[in-house]
Amino acid sequence: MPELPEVETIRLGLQSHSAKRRVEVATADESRLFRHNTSGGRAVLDLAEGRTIGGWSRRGKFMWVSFEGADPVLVVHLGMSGQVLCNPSDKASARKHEHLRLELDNQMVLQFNDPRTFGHLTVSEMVKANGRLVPAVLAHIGPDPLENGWEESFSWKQLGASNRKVKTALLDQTIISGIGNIYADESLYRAGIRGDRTLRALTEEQWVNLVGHAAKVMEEALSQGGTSFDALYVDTQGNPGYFARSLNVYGREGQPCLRCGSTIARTSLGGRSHFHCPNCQN
DNA sequence: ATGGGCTCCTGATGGC
DNA sequence: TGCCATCAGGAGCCCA
Repeated sequence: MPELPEVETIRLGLQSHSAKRRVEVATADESRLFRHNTSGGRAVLDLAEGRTIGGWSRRGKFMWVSFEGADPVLVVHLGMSGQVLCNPSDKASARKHEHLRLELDNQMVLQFNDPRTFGHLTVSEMVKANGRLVPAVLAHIGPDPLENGWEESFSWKQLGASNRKVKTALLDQTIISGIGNIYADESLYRAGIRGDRTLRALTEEQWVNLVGHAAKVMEEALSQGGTSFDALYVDTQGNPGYFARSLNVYGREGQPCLRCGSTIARTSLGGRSHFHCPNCQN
């Protein structure tokens, strides 16, 4: 459920509340969130317990936390319903879907909650991919629009000859990472392009403009703390984001387009909802 | 090469 | 009030 702005909001909270703190007690359950580790949650406990947190990094929708004196990192993906809360120990009672708990030496507790367990918690070595040091399990993930120099690293030449639909390409994390269903629809609206157009039907200029809108809308969302529709997405302190009020199309089926007054439509594309203005986008 | 369908899960919501 | 269908900020399969 969280896309780049939401994950970055969480990362910032984790960095400020847990960096340079020592993990005194770590506990994990048998959740399939740990499925990518050969020894399940045990691998995470062995890595974290007794170690000091170095810092939190991010690429797209993935975060990872390093520990001082350890080579591997812990990669965190939140899937559709993952949360990481950071609260003082007296306000961190166990939750129904708490799968990992890190108790820090500053009396703060990190709680990893995920009802649907579509995310994962994976111990991974760091490798060099496309000139950047990233966890090996993320080597196939492309750079995100908020990274420096990201635009040079994907090839329009390769994309442009494709019959793929524009929205499918935006959502493909191996090309550009961090964009999910909300911000894909919002950037397509801003660019005036329907998501079911093929890449072949676009000019390079249109594609670059579209991706520029994706970067812009995600930056704006980040400045508002991300998009919350309900209690599923909250930051590390449990607060919602306020960007939902700035959405132009996502979730607005049947309501008037804020630009032209036409009725916002919702179609299905790639098995997901595609909200768009039939008049402004073509 | 591309896309549709399906899967992993729980929970919120709306119609009857 | 309950019961059932539908849908959800993700992503990786398999198969046509």
